Formats: sequence, C-alpha cells, structure tokens
Amino acid sequence: MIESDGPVPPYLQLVEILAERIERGDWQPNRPIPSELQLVQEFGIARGTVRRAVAVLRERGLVFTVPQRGTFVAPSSAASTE
Amino acid sequence: MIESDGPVPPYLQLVEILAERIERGDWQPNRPIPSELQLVQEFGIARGTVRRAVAVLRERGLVFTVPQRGTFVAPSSAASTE
DNA sequence: TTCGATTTGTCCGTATGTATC
DNA sequence: AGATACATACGGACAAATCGA
Repeated sequence: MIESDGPVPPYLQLVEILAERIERGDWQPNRPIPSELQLVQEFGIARGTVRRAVAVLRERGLVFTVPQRGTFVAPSSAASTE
Repeated sequence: MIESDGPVPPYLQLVEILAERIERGDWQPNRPIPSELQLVQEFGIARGTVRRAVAVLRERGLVFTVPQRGTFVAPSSAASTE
C-alpha cells in the first residue's frame, strides 16, 4: 500500500489514500475516521506519519479533530448520499 | 438519541437535552428531575455520564441536588410560577 | 424497630482516543 | 517507537441517607 522508499513521502501517500476515501464517501460527514492506531496497523507505518497525514487533511478542510474524541469527516466533505 | 461516537461527548449531548426540557417547563421548579437510574435507562448511557451531565446543569444553576433525595429544578429556571 | 426500596456519593478497574514528549 | 498524560465512557460495587410499610 504505502511505499516507504519511493519518491513520495509516506505521509503524502496516506493523505491521498484517505482523501480519496473521504471524497468517495466511504466515511460519512460527522462520522469518525479510523483511529490513529487503526491506521497505524492498517498501513504498517508509524503513528507520527499518520498524525502528519491527518494534519494535512485538516488543513485541507476535509476533516476536523476534537481533542480526546477523535477525527471526523467534515460536514461538507462528501457527496450527498441522501 | 445519544450518539456515542460523534464529535460531541455524550454527557454534553445530555446536558443540552435536559436543559431544553427544563427551559421548556417539562419539569417544574422545585420538582425532581428523573433519577440518575431513570436517565441511565432512558438514554442507554452509563451512570457516570449522567452524573457528569447533571453536574454541568448544577454549575449552570439550572438544578440543585439534595443527597439521598434527588435533583430538583432550580426555582428560577422556568417561566410558569405562581 | 426492622426491613426493603430508592437515590445520591464514592471508588475501583478497563477501554478508547488524542496530546505530548 | 515507546511512554506518559488527559479526557471520556462503561461497568461494577459498596456506602450513606431517606422514606414507607
């Protein structure tokens, strides 16, 4: 999944993967994305890498993080399923 | 009713629900609100969560608690009085 | 008085998540 | 990569006080 020795930094690869999932609607608005630990296990990367990727998603406005609660898909980040 | 994995902590969701009921006059001043156990059963959450929510209502001055008696709507929390 | 039911008060341990170092 | 801290939530257990039968 994530290429550790390629030209693209792992955290940026993860950004693209997660962004695609969000835009595809895999996770609904105001619903939590997988926890940092789950992403660490799924992609076999370090937690710091996950956090860096999530920070980018946050800057892009795709997600928002509530301390001690989790990271959630931004309300305006997905196509309407309704 | 209460979303356990949403951005807003369950105890804060309960605060808003109970505050609305009080301000709407569902429970009269100096009358007891449902017991902790009843709220636990109604909302399907843990007692600790209920207690935390009630503590917030107490801080807001909406209710007052008498040990071993119950929690009551504060005298100045509703409109209809005689 | 004794008993049981009710209600708040308190403490324990476990789990999850993010925050920080 | 690991350790610690903090906030939240759950479940259980017990105490203390109140009330009524």
